[in-house]
Amino acid sequence: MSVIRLTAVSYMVLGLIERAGEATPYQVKQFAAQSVGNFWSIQHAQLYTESARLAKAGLLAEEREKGGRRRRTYRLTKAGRAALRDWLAEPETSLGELRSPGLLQLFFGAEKAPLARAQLEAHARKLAEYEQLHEAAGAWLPEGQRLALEAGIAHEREWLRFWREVGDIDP
Amino acid sequence: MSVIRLTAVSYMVLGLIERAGEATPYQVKQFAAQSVGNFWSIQHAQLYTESARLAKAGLLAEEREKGGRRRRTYRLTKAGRAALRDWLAEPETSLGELRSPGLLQLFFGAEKAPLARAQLEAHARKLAEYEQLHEAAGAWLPEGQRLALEAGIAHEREWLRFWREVGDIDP
DNA sequence: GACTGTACCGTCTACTTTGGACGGTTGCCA
DNA sequence: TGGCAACCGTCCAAAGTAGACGGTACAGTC
Repeated sequence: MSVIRLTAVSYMVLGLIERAGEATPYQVKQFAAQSVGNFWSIQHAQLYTESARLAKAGLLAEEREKGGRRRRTYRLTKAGRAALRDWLAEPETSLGELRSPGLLQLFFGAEKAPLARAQLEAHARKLAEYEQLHEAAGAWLPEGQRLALEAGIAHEREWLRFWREVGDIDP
Repeated sequence: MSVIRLTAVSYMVLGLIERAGEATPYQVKQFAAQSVGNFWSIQHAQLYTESARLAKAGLLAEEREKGGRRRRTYRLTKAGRAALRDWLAEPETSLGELRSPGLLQLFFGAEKAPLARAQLEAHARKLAEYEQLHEAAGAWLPEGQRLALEAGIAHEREWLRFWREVGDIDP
């Protein structure tokens, strides 16, 4: 029941477990991988430690299998639900960072054409993946989730535009 | 002279010191803050440890003041220059992540209007800063650096579009 | 029923990165 | 000369990353 600092990762875990009702870290990993992980990825190992940390702080209730894999299943406590609600009620004013490895190379003077080609291909692949997801699931996704996906699509399109211009490649 | 893994931060330090000719970690911090730090920030403490690490690996040469602040000044070694060149010659195919705290809240169902307002304000401020920088210095920036700045501007504009739509706020 | 391949699942270690406190140095102005 | 503000480096605890490692479960095979 110690007091801990809650990070973005903490809220991701809380949020995903709330959506699922209950989940093991392994399941959280899978939920994340197909959704929020697209714009904020987590290492699987961290989900185990983070869940344990949240449980210790009283935000998650833990139940452990007796035999076999000894899986731990977590669900939100009242305090956990409150922490999540409080966070959602306080709009973030901080911004993310682009942190694009390719942009870093461009910054430091890498040759434009090959870099642009490499980045274009990767971004095109990512965009296709997003668009497919949007087409397949867009309609029944919770609104926030759908909007987040649309943000991802918009930024991928922007990257395509950018790298095409850098590489002087026609659309 | 040990072998180490080179990360994006390593290349940022190498790249910035190469530009400067020679620099103390403190100076690297300042160069970074006005340029590459806008899309890939580093903690000042890390610049000291990273520089030391690169020196130990033989990629930087270190010279230390005798008295006073005992500043360490670094410059690239031949090996350092080679490492930087090799990295630049191999176009990155990996992508960055959006990692926007606001988007995370949206994903988990935060109320749209207040969130959009908060994010809009922050992004507008950032965009203004970039545009001012671009106007003031754009013409004499090295090309890669200028393009990186333009990428930043484009993405900020995209964020504005996005949050305006989310919050149903007119342009 | 033992055997094997594959997917599933949790833990561990070493290292990097973060956030921020802390404390000393230096130049400037009163 | 004395004090203040800016400058500068180091340290620590905690969070996060990368990936190896090893065990469990289940399906199909002989």
